[in-house]
Amino acid sequence: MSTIRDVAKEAGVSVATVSRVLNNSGYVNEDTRKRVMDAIEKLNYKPNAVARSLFKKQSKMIGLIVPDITNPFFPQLARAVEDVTKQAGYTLVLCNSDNQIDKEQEYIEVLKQKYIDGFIIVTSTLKQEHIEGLGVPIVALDRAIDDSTPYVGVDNYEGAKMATRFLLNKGCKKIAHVRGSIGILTADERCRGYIDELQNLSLFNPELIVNGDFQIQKTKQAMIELLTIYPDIDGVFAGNDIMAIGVLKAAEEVGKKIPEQLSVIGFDGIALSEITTPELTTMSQPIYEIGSTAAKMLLGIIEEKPLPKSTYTFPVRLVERKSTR
Amino acid sequence: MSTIRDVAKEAGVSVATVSRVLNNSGYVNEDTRKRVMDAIEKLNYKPNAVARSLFKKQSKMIGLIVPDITNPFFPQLARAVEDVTKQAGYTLVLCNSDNQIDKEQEYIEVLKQKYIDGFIIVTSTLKQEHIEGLGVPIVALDRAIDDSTPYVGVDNYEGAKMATRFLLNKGCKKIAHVRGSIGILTADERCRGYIDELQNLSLFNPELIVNGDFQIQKTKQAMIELLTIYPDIDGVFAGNDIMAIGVLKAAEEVGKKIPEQLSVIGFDGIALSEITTPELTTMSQPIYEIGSTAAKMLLGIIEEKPLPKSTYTFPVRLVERKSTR
DNA sequence: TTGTAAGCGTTATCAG
DNA sequence: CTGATAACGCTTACAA
Repeated sequence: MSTIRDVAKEAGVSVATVSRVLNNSGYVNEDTRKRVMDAIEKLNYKPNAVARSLFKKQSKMIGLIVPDITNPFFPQLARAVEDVTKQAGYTLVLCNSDNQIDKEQEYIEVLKQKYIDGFIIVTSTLKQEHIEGLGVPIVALDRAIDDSTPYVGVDNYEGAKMATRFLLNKGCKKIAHVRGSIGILTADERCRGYIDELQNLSLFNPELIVNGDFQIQKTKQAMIELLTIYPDIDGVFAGNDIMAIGVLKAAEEVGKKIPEQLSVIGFDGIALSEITTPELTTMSQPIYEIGSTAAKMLLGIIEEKPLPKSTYTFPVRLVERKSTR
Repeated sequence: MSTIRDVAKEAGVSVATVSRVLNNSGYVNEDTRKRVMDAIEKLNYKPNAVARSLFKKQSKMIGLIVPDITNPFFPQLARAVEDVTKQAGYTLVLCNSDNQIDKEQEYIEVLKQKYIDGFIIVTSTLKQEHIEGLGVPIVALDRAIDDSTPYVGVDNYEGAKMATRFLLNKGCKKIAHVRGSIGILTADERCRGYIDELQNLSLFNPELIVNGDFQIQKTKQAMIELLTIYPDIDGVFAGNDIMAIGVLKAAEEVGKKIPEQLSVIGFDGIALSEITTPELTTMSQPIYEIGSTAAKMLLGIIEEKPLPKSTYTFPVRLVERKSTR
């Protein structure tokens, strides 16, 4: 590996001049520029990013913290983020937090020591107090942190209302809800939307809500029980597509036909929702767009461009497939 | 942010001493060590990883290059790799190559400039010539590169033979194969296993192989055609679980009952294989173990521990579910 | 046992 | 337009 010094020597100039052509900053004579370029070429010189980082206090890296990349919602987000950051010359560091605040904080600490340029975080545990005075830009993805930190996500509340209303319009009389883990913002909001939509019509019954914790098996068990106690349930709004699959499994187990006897609608619109039998009706999020928007936003902040908006709330779209009649 | 110099001043010692306690290298008096520790505590000092990198020519980062994190096989691998590297104090950089050699090479180049400590790569395009003299350790994951570079994966050939044999044992008389993209090592090996198993019994007919390119839709179309031409096909070995799902969809479309009229077996054992209806019989890989083994291996190389083995070929395990009779 | 000082490879300031 | 040179924050000979 050759250094800037080698290039300078080869070209017969000073390192300062080489640096100038490298960053094309300041004046440099066209001839000498050529000589430098030739030397760079000849030595196959690549600038050392670490040395550059040390001086500039920035690393051209951004950190993405998600609960668990294994959850099918996140790879699409990660891909979107990686696409736009790579495009802009940044490198993506992947972090799995398992929804644990200490892991989140550890990642942040470690990466700050590497002069990370910014974070995109999906978190339910980090609050304003944890990130104020951080000194590194953050954008919250999927779940808002507080009003003062930039955020990109969807309108979970409205989406949940739409889903519930859709079931109502389909003629469902008794609609249950499998909610995601308590304390996860998106799960809470979706549950609230479901409740509010039914409460208006005095159709709400708290017994019809079960907790699926975003897991297939747990949802399946809970739904089997629920469907046994209330065999007249004719619609289920699941807090996400994973849990909707659990509902499908439960229905199969207790011998309920979908969609004839039971309509189920999910939330997220992950790729999985198209491969079930029957294919899942769901409230679809523009996942890739959300991820890429968050990434563009973060890059904007890092590069100190003026931010047009500090919050993007995308609408959610009903995709009607085969699990609702 | 305070520097080592601040700590030194605070503790009334030289920076060298602080560095010594930081890395506990060399001798340092117990009292002065305590003074230094107190100063570190008081100033909440964190060493700057970039400066350290510059000197040591290593970054405590490892790069994971996969074709596309959005493909459900890779998140589990990524998770495993992240778990073990994080545990060892390393940070994971995620790279999506889309199977394009130029992207792979670009990532390698960029990360080398950051003193990346090693790579774990899933590639079908990188050959020995591209990586020799790289100067950074590599381990090949899922797909071998050449005999001289460490590799972790499964025995695709044997797995494919097992899958085919299983179908045979179930009484299938006419077994088709949907293969993955040509040129992808795993797809080629699995196809070869299928062919060899049947050829022994002179049951092989090249017309029964179609290319699904690892995609659901493409597989579905191809299988619909194939099932129309050869309605007596009674078994399908799909090159991976994704394509097996395509087969399921095709069967539904042409009105073939699974498993009564058609048995299908997949490969990989990704989480998805449990959520289809019927649930998929598949040749399951120990995905997490493969990922973690590759990561441990790479760390071993980086830390110059003697390598017990330079190749790990895990066996693949038949998981019988509902898509085969 | 501790301190001094020379790097590590860049960038940017300031003269010239 | 170009060149010295002082940082950036840390580690490690080498001295003391």
